[in-house]
Amino acid sequence: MEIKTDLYLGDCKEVLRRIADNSVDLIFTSPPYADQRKSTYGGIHPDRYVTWFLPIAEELLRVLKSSGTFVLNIKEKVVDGERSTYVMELILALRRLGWLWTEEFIWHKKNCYPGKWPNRFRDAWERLLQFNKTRSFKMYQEEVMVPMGDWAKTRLKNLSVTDRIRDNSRVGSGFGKNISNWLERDKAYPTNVLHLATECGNKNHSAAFPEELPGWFIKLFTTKHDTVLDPFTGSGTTNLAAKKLQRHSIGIEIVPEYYAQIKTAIDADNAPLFKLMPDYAQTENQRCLAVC
Amino acid sequence: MEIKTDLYLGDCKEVLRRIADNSVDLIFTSPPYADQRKSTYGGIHPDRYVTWFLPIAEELLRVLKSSGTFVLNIKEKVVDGERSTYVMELILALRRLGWLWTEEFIWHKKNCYPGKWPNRFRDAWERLLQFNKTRSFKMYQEEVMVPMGDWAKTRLKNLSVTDRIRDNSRVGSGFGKNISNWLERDKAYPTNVLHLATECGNKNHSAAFPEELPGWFIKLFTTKHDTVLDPFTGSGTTNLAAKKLQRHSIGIEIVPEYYAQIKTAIDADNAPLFKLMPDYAQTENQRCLAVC
DNA sequence: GTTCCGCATGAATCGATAG
DNA sequence: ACTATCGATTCATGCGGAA
Repeated sequence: MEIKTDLYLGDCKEVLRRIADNSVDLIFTSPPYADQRKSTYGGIHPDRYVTWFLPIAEELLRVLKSSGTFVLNIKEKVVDGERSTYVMELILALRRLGWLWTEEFIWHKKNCYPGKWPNRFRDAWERLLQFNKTRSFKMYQEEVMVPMGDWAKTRLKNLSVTDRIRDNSRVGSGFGKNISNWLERDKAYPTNVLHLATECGNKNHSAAFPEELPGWFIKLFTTKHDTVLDPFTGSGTTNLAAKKLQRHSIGIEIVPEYYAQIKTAIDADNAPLFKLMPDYAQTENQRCLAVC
Repeated sequence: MEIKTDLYLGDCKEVLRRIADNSVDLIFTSPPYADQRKSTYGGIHPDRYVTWFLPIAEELLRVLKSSGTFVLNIKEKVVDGERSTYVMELILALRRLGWLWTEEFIWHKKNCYPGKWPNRFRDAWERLLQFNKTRSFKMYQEEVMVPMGDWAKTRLKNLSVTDRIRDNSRVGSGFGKNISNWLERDKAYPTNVLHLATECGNKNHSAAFPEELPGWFIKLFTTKHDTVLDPFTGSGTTNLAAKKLQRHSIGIEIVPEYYAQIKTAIDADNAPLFKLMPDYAQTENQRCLAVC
């Protein structure tokens, strides 16, 4: 079956009207964050952010299936030494609109932006707000399970260096066999904290988030041939992830240049079977090897 | 100089009145979370949580120095399939009261509460909301610096194997010293995500948080002989951490049994010089050894 | 084919400077 | 006084080229 990736150029508030009621299984999006600089592209002033977003949220509520899920990636900026409160207000407003605020996942960024300030540390996390239309939404937890194996690998990695040397010196002591035992272990369910890196050195045009992020939620909340929607698709990361996971997807982008780039990227990605996305296990392994 | 640990039995709203204006350098507390079951101790109904907390917050605003910091450890519960919104509403209400919402730290719990639900993963994080009276609060960032991320990957690898084996043979002497040298040389400032275990090996009966948690903020926002306040001190973890770090502290607890236990614990802890708290670097190592 | 090293690159934030 | 722009600060990651 052919995977459809429908890309629209335009303001999502308008374009969304063309999408049928109850036709989308997952909405994953990262809207432009509030910004007090008006000149920036998409820079919505914090004071008007909720007002700006609500009509869009209303359309999203309409097009999502009752069993579907809406995941909103957002983080408030610092304004005049304080965190803005527009995300708090947005959550409250969305609930008044009828959305259920089911959960808040944390994206713990492994490589956050550097910098030093006298009153603040580097910001290393973003919100992933999960909203639903009903309490009986679909969730395929097994699809994002983490093998216990990387747990064991990490533990191995964190044996003190002296321990490892000691064990290495016992040639054929059975140490290796122990490792493989660990690796064969059962899988575990993840938590509501995702530990991923931001995409940094990619030659591709910069994306706001790595493909693993929408990929994780696509695997968790949809099955093959379901439909994923990103109303602020930007560099098209959500659509690319959906395509690689064999989900239909819809992407809406207001900037013509971005829209053209997405089209190119999607067309170029015509060998999904050979470019399978790395699964969460591999990613976790990389984390533990690097961090611990 | 003698470290004072003042413990009060009573309702903090009342007891706080006895504390002088502008006399506290850091407030760290984890109030009873909202709970729709009235029967539970301290169970405040979510709908009345803000109303209940505001008078206390007003007293806290009064007793805190203008250069001081208020850190609130809190996490909203799930009620009827949704995250409660009382924390969002509390943030907005505290700002109306005059508090500045400076930052939100994340406590990423490595070993979170086990369990499995069809519609939800395990909750592995809590909020640490930082509030201030002014924008010029004191912050001692160097006190909580962490070893740089690549210390294990790069620096250990650069040592020749013979070096490592030689050092290994000198049990506990040379090798350990080398390691601590590296740790002290290349440190980086941490981020706003704290990666701590919930209660790693602490023989203490259940506390809401590990001693490292208040310890981290005490080191970050106070110096020796400053005063730390916990109006809901519970098992006294904040006061114990303060004492070990040689800060004066005030603890208020409404339940007589808890109050008695804290008194005992504080009195038993009379050898602070021999029970120094591990610094963050060691903690990180312990975390990896214990958890991963 | 590996491993290793160098380097550009970030949904950042502050404070100073300029309009 | 208030807003817009700019330079300085900082560090994990992954890419590309080299050994």
